[in-house]
Amino acid sequence: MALSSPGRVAETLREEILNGTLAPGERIVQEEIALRFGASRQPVRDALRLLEGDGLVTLKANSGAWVSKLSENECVDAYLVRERLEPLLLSQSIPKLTSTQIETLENLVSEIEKTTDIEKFLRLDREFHLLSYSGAEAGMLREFVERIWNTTQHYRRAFAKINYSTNAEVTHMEHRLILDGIIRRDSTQAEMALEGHIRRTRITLAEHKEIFRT
Amino acid sequence: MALSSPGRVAETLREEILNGTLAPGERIVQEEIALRFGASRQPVRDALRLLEGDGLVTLKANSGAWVSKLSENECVDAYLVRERLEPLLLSQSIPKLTSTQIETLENLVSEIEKTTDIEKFLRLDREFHLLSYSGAEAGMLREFVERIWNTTQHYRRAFAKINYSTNAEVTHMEHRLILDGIIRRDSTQAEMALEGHIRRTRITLAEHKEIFRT
DNA sequence: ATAGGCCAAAATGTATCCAATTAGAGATTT
DNA sequence: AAATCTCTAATTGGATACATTTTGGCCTAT
Repeated sequence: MALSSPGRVAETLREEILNGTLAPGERIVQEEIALRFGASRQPVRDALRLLEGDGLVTLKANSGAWVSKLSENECVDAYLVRERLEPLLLSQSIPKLTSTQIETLENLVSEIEKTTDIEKFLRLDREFHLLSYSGAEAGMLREFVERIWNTTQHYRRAFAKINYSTNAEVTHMEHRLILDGIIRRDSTQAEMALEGHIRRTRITLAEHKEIFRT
Repeated sequence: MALSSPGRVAETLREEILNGTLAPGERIVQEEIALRFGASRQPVRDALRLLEGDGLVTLKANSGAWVSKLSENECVDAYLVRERLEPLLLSQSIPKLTSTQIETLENLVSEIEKTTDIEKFLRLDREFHLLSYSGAEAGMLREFVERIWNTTQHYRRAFAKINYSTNAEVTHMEHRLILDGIIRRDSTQAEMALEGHIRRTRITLAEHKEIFRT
């Protein structure tokens, strides 16, 4: 089924927010968007509400829309939630992953180790983790996790720029441990490795408060 | 600040969905709602999008809006997520609860033990748990938890009707344990008691699949 | 010089009208 | 008799026009 008009608008805006074209805190004017898409403001309003539901946009009545912004506390909070939810999601996914999917996961880890480009790293890392969850049924849990990934995307980028050169090796090892657990269908190991992975990122992130100043 | 028009419509509909006036699966016609509120369909559409974000309403393009419905799996999933998130939220809340709030919590537990009316039990139980989280900062974690409470409200009601007479005592004991942890500011005990409370409910719920047949 | 209020321009919110899509009932065919 | 097709009524989606609110700049008064 083709996407509805608000759906298409939301999709494009989501893309632009995730890849950084639209920065957190930036204002979004309904009429500008409407002009860009050759539509009226109505579908744009619907699209903004959709994105609000994804946590990507913050609406204020009678005032306007802004790209969502996280404080340091909110960002740490997001990682604490990830620590609790993603291992659960992974354990639901592992029994149903196909061997083809697991092969792709292996390739992704190798690609991640090879790349030196931040944008490519972010894309591959996101693909690796989300694919590792694809065996789980669609539902609230997956929605929540995807929403967290969306709202924290910008901070992962800022963090990666600072941290990538020094700590890449540890990240690669963690990915390998998670992957090993997946390959052997050892949910417990995979869960533990993933929890540690997220936890370490949270702690390292908290040491770089400068990301949240501006 | 007064609520915007879509805000008021959404608030009323939310209330009606939570108290069961609008049943899961029931269709919501835009024009009917618009007439009821003496408004046009535009604010109603916005309200529906808001409720979609809360997970209370499911929209289908070019077709309409329905009160959200959970399958048995989705409901169990919701409880698994609760088991992971609510103890975390409670531990963040406990250090900041005021003594006035804790007194109110004590009164709520007593009220819950006294009541025999299901609707009153549901209202008090909800108030107890949500108040116990009120020390935590507003943020993603609290939003997620409130959303889960919203979407599972109808099933808690159905479950309470079946289960209330036989298992009320255990529930009361669990509440007392959680409360004791809160009073002594012992986050670990409170977390464990809460996790057990949710876990037991999930397991008992899974034994009553008839709730999901209609 | 600074704080406060007022006014104008711009953006959001609402209503009405028209177009497009869907769903359901009834008839027709196999 | 069951299934499918078609047509119509009802409902949702989108665009334009108008009302309301906000915001920021400017002026005035202290």
